[in-house]
Amino acid sequence: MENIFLAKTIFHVDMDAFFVSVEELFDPSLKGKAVVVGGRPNERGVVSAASYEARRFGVHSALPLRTAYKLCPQAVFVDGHPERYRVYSKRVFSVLERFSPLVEMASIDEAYLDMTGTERLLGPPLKAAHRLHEAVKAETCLNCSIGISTARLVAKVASDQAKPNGILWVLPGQEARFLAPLPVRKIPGVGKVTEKDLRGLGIRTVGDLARLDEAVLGERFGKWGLALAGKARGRDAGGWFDSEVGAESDPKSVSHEHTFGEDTADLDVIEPVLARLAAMVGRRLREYGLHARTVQLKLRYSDFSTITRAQTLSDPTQLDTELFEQARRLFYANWKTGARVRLLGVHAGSLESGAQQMSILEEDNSRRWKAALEAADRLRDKYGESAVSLAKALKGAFAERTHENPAGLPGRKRGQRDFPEK
DNA sequence: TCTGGGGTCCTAGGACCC
DNA sequence: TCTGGGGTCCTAGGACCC
Repeated sequence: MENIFLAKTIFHVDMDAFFVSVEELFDPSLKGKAVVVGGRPNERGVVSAASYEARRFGVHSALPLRTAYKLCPQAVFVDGHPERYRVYSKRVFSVLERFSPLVEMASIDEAYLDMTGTERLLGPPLKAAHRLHEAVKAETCLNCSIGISTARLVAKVASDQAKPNGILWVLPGQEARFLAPLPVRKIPGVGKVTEKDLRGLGIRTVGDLARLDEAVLGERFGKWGLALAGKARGRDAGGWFDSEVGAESDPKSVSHEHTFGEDTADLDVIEPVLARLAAMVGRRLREYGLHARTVQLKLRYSDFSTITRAQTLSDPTQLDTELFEQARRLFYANWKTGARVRLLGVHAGSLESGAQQMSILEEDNSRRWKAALEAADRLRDKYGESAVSLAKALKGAFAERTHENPAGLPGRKRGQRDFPEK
């Protein structure tokens, strides 16, 4: 499609075993051992990251911790430290942004750089990549791998092939040839299910995929099939991979969820968790300056069956109290009464940035709440999460609601569990 | 094996409107 | 009274990624 002289140079930088490597910086005795980050071996939960030593025993991310323990009982199991990873992610970013003005952190441990036009300053791609690699190592003590190509997707696959601690440049024009022998699973976006579907069609490698008629793929797999056809030929066809490196965009949703240590049907356990989740979502919305038009509840039972139930609001909100009210209503409207719950989630979607119109009375009320909650956020920043009791804040909210009763939500007496029907 | 938490994107059906 | 068609919004679920 594009002229080779106009082709871009994209780097994909991927940190090697990022969480494990950061933990090793804090505890050097972990070095060289089988390390599993994610929690204790008897906890509910999955592996966040595994050291290369642990991977040799078949341990990998997303594996249940209990299974990881069975596969590799001698491994050291450590809790994850998200704050540490964020700090190191920022350090990596501050190195990267010296190499290009167009840097995009695609996740906490990987980034794309548009290196087009940096040759005069930094030299040809491989040389620039080596410098970048050394700079990251020198300033963070962490290893990374770098993939270089004309397209984001190919750069990403290349960095994966370069691991660990390597650099791989796919020469312009060689994209399809580089991808062809790889299993389809290597294409980002092709998971277990798509892999199986493709296998049913006799397709195992990216080359098999590329030989297939684009129209056939489009018919069989819809929009995604067309993108897939492009990907197999080394093009950033459709979707996210098409966007410019460094293009910022607002978050599309904000959510928090919690899996109980033990399944529960106890409302004195369930309600506070729902309140906490709603408050966490509200807080993030206020940080982003966004309002949610839809509130969604997620409910998972002991047998792992999971439902989601959503409600669209007439007035988008960023207030803990309203988020909680909606989530609570959805819970009582859909919970199989008495059934034990494994997980609860609160999700805010259809996010809007502008201020919404309200009646003067509502506006006044809502402004007071907003100010109060922002003050609470600041307190939490200063003194930690426990400084402001959420339960108290919410109790206050209900007292006020009951008093003014704008939403018609009845005050709940102790022990009264019935929820009003719509 | 007994399955986290935070996201993005896509599909499909139904309601509703013109 | 045998049954159009397009567009948009809403909801539920699922694949996938790190």
